[in-house]
Amino acid sequence: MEAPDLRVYNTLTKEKEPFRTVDPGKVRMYVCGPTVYKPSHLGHMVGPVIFDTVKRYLTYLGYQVTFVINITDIDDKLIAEAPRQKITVTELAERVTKDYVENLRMLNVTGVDHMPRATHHIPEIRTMIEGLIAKGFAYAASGDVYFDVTKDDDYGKLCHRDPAQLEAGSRIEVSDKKRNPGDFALWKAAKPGEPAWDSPWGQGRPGWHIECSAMSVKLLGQTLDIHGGGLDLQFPHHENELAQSESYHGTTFVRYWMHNGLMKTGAEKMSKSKGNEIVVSELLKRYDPETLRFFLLATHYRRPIDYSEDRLDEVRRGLEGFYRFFERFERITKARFYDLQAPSARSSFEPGQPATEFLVEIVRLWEQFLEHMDDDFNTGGAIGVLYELLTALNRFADSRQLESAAADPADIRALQRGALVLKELSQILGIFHQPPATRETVSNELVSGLVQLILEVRNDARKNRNFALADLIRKRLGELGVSLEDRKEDTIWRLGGTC
RNA sequence: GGCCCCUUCGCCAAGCGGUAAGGCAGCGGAUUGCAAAUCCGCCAUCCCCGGUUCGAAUCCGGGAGGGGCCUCCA
Repeated sequence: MEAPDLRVYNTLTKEKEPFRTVDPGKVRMYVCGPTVYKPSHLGHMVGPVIFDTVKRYLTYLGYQVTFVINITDIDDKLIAEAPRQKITVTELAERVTKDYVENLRMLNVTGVDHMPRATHHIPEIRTMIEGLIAKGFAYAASGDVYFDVTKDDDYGKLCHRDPAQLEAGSRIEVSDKKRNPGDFALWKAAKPGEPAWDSPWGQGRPGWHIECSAMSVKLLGQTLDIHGGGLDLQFPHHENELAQSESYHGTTFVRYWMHNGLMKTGAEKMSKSKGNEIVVSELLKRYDPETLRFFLLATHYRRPIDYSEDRLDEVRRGLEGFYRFFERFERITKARFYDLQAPSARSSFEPGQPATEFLVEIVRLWEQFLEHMDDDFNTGGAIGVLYELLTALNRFADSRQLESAAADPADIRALQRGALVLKELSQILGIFHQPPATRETVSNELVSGLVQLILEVRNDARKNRNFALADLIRKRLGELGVSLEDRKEDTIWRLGGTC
């Protein structure tokens, strides 16, 4: 199968291109993960959430996707950080990796198939370096091995700069071991006490970029369909990966280079070295993971995202409308929205016969959503459609009075079909798969019973037009975090206020 | 200094040559005992100046402002 309408922006060509994979029906996707020396901040979640969504959409279209995120667990940063925490480099890497994996799990990033570690692939890395030396692209220099950028005639094609530009005004560390200032390390000699592996060039460790080249070919093959990562990795990391891999294999390394925009705090990029990072595990104590995922997907992936708590609160308020609809849906159909089984592959949704105005509208929105996704994974536009879908569903429930006892069963079935579409599309974005923790219903029977009791008292008061008492009860319940909605036949209540 | 990118309603945001999605906030209405929730309606001509075009937020040139990379970074 192929997806005739999907177009993907490629950093290499700076254009949106029709999506065609190496093997029809299969997608090999590699995304650069973190160097594990500090707990993840929000910026680290952008790529995983985006590419998890990319995988979900491609899978929805019928592709079989293999998704790899690597872990760089050996690097100067780890070597510097471990002693500060009085632990080994290995312990540090494990601790931080665990934090990262847990954050991904929370954000419902479920599509990762492999998470290879650099230190588990030293032999593969060594082999590749030896090959690069043999082919004349790299050279050993007193324990180090460098890639010679002058031997790669298209070096700079990914970041769209020629090597001369890269050198001009550069602050590249001067090293008399390098033949050219732009040469980068494939292998670094170990200083005493540093973690080290044997190699033909002596004890040492891999350079920063080589592990991605070695691990991606091992797990996915010589040519990747998609290689993703943050925009800040475009140079030097991806440029160097590209140079190594193509020089070594002599084949195209990547068909589509996808770079996500960076998270900003105020005016500046969020980064570990700037110390302005928002640690994910901390943020998750105050916000539902779904709020974070929705926040990340609300902006197109290639644009920068400004972090602020006001913004998260706003996203949360937007989400509330969906949550309230899910409760309404349950009241009407006696079925939980979260239990709906929507098609996980692209369905062919038809309004059916007779085609009601409502279902025709649903089909229209369903198509619009997919058009947005086809346009370089435009999740922001797609979310806009989700809101329109929400309004359409509520409008239908209102106009057909679906909450009254006299509701037409055919109308209820139509609502269920509409909700099923919302479910189908939500799955593509990886949202609404379970109720957010903060909205979980009260499991304590005593509390529910007491609230029910007080509501009966209050409704009695209302019948007797004792509104002062009724309003007092509502006010006091509100202060306890219980908000009320008086409806025709009954009063419903929920935790979490009216936000 | 060099190379990229961005600038759309109070805030967030889609838009990729055909006459400005959506959300939040706000205002008005329906509904309600009053609220809440929901629905309906109102709410921008797209940083500035030129140009191309029958037609531009969308293309080209110049200017202003912001950001990224050139050094570890998702």
